[in-house]
Amino acid sequence: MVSESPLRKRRKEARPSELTAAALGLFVEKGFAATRLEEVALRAGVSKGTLYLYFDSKEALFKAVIQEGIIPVVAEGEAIAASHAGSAFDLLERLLGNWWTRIGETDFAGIPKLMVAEARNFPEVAQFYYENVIRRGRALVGAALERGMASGEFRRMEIETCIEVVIAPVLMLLIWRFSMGSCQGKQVDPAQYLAIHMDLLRQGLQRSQV
Amino acid sequence: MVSESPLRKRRKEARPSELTAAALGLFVEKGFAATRLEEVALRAGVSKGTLYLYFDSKEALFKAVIQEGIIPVVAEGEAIAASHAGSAFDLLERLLGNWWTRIGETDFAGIPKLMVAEARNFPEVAQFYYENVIRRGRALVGAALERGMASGEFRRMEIETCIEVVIAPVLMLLIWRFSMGSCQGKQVDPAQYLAIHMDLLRQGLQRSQV
Amino acid sequence: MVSESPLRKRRKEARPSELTAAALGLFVEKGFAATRLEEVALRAGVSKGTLYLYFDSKEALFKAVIQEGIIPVVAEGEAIAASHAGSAFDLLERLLGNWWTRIGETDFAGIPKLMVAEARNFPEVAQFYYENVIRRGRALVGAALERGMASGEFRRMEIETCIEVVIAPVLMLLIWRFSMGSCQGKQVDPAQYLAIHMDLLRQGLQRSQV
Amino acid sequence: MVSESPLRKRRKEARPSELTAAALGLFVEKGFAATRLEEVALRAGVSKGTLYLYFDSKEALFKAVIQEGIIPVVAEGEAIAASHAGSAFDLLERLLGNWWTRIGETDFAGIPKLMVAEARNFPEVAQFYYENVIRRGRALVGAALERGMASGEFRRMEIETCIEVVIAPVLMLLIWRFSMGSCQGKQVDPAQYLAIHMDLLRQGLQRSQV
DNA sequence: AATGAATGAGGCTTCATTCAT
DNA sequence: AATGAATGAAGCCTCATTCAT
Repeated sequence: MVSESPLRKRRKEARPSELTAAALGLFVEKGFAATRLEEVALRAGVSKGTLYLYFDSKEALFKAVIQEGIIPVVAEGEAIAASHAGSAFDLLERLLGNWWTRIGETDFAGIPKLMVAEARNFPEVAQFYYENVIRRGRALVGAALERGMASGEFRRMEIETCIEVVIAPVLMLLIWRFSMGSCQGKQVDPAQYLAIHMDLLRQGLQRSQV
Repeated sequence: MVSESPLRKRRKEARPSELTAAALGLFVEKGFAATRLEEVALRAGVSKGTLYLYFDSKEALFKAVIQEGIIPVVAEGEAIAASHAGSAFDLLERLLGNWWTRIGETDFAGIPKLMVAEARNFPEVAQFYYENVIRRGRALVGAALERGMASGEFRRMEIETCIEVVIAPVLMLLIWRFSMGSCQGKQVDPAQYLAIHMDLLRQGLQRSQV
Repeated sequence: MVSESPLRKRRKEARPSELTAAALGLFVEKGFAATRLEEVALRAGVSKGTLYLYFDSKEALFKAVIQEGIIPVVAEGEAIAASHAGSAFDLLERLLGNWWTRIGETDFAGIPKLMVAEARNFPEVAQFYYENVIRRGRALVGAALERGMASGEFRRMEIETCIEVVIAPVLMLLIWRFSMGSCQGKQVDPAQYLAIHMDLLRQGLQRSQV
Repeated sequence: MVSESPLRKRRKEARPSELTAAALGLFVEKGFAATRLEEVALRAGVSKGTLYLYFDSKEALFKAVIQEGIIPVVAEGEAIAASHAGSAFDLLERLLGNWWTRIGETDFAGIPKLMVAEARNFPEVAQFYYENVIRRGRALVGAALERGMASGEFRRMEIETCIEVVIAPVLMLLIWRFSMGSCQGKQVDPAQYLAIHMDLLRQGLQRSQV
């Protein structure tokens, strides 16, 4: 009957995302099957049983991890595209740059690697991710490319495939970081990596000057 | 003492690669932890126990899968580079093209996805793969880029990072195929994908014509 | 945070020795390798998995069985020796008698047979047992013999070997019970066996009356 | 049709005992369950399959090991007893001494330890061993004791139990050697051990001189 | 809401046994 | 007679899940 302290309330409401955060870290590191719920619980500072108060199963936890992960970023991208005034290439640069800073530097950075590793084990989750993240992300990039081609800023190319080639290096940057990244001596500098990618693209997409 | 029948002998010697082939398929599909050795045995047409006549453990099987997987292709690339006479871009195209046809269309195509998914669980294997495949692959691409920059065919850019950006789409193409690839309706056409990638690169790397 | 119910607490603390008790029985009966953990669990009234909440492995369970087994008895013997006032032979009789009643009639009676059967498979455990039980037991008997020889109650003999000859029948009595004992029709009566052993010893150790 | 070379023939006939010899060594060292037939084969210098040409199963091999082991020695003892002319104590000494030299210094020395360790797992084998070795061995010792008591050389004691006490140290000497024996620094000297045992017995059994 | 002891199905691994050569 | 590759039942151990407290 006594109203709970706000501190405790906040705690309670924050629980699920504390749990998914812990789970995300371990899923990315070890993969779904090799992650033990006991470790997740330990990392989240709760007991194993507590996980089941919030998630029905390990699989449900996985789904929650993915769902919680990433949607806002796409919406941001869509807002950027809607309000963009400058050149198509500037838009492309802003989209990839925003995606990088909003994902690449956060805890969610591991999700693409996780998704790649587990897609075949969780087709519905993969489908969900595809519909809600990838398809929309591609549409954004596709629109920028189309705008550039329409305005004569970019040369004409087959768009669908072009989208993928444009996105691939950015995705790969993330995936690498959470997989083979620890093998090489000096790490890639993301800023430089993106700069070179954009530099190649700028000239590569450009309509011939003749 | 008596020499064994050739049929049986061939069988015996072929066994290990039959087993690694079956294992590779399942590891790629489900990941290491989620693959049951019983399934591997079933797919290879042997009993569970037989696996242990050839590999000490599931982990040893994994290592064998990776080691058997891929080295010859790099050597081929090195031969191509050594004997190449034409332009730097042609070399680049031949290297990526050869890599694709020699990997992308074979059973080994899944190895990059597998390696990405499991690198953190098997750091030594990842290191081995890095030293023997990635480092040498990068060196090949790096040499082609350098040749082009030296001859004035390519503009000058920071090479190390450039290598990664050049390789990323080809890697991503493979990885995608064995992960999210099944989500989308129509599959990417690899030939077209590579063509567009090379097309963007050709113009993107080109020294400015002015 | 809440204190657990005493009933549950008592259970929890009693578990390990319930488990080692069950394990001891089966190890003695069948030997280490032939004992299945499922049987141990069954006998202890728990599930197979529960064993692993308390012991890391079958081998750890074995070690615990031995360690838990027997040490207090030696301490008792040492106390008896320290406070003994009567003749050396009386001390010897009390030591062997006490050892018998405190071991031979309890659940731990099987440990010597178990230790004999498994010593070579578990050298460290055997060493532990040797240091903590056998060496100290011998020292006790040795001290009694020495006292008797010093006082002229016993004749002089080589002590170290004498200790073994004195102890052997008592050990053998136990070992026999848990091995070939079931073959013969009428069982040996331990009391009579000890009586005869002591009777032979009394006269055998006695200094010649001349 | 061609008669086999005698060398080969001898080899073939010797096979079974080569196998049981190898098996005995390992059974004594590790116990029945922990001994792998592959090791037995390896030690005997044959292949695993060959074992099954001579023994139907691991258990059959065990039975053969025991049966082959020890019977002649008892017969020897019986011959000694039959032809013995001297004192009862001399007979006792000869029996135990003969038993020791004929067993204790041969490969069969490990059998008592093996039998003790496995008796409960192989009740029929234990029974066989009991009937053919133990019972007859006891009878021999019993007859010597009885002769001594009848002649007045020994004092009167309950014979059955006395037999066991007399035998126990000799048995224990063997068992110890193949179990805890490796724990202690300096090994017991069997000759001295037997000497002390006999010395204690001589005086212990003696009819009081008064 | 939270705990953590307990469960038991399921996977990896071993090894006695078989059988084609 | 001998081999050794192959089998598959069985045991150890893990861990997702449950539930009494």
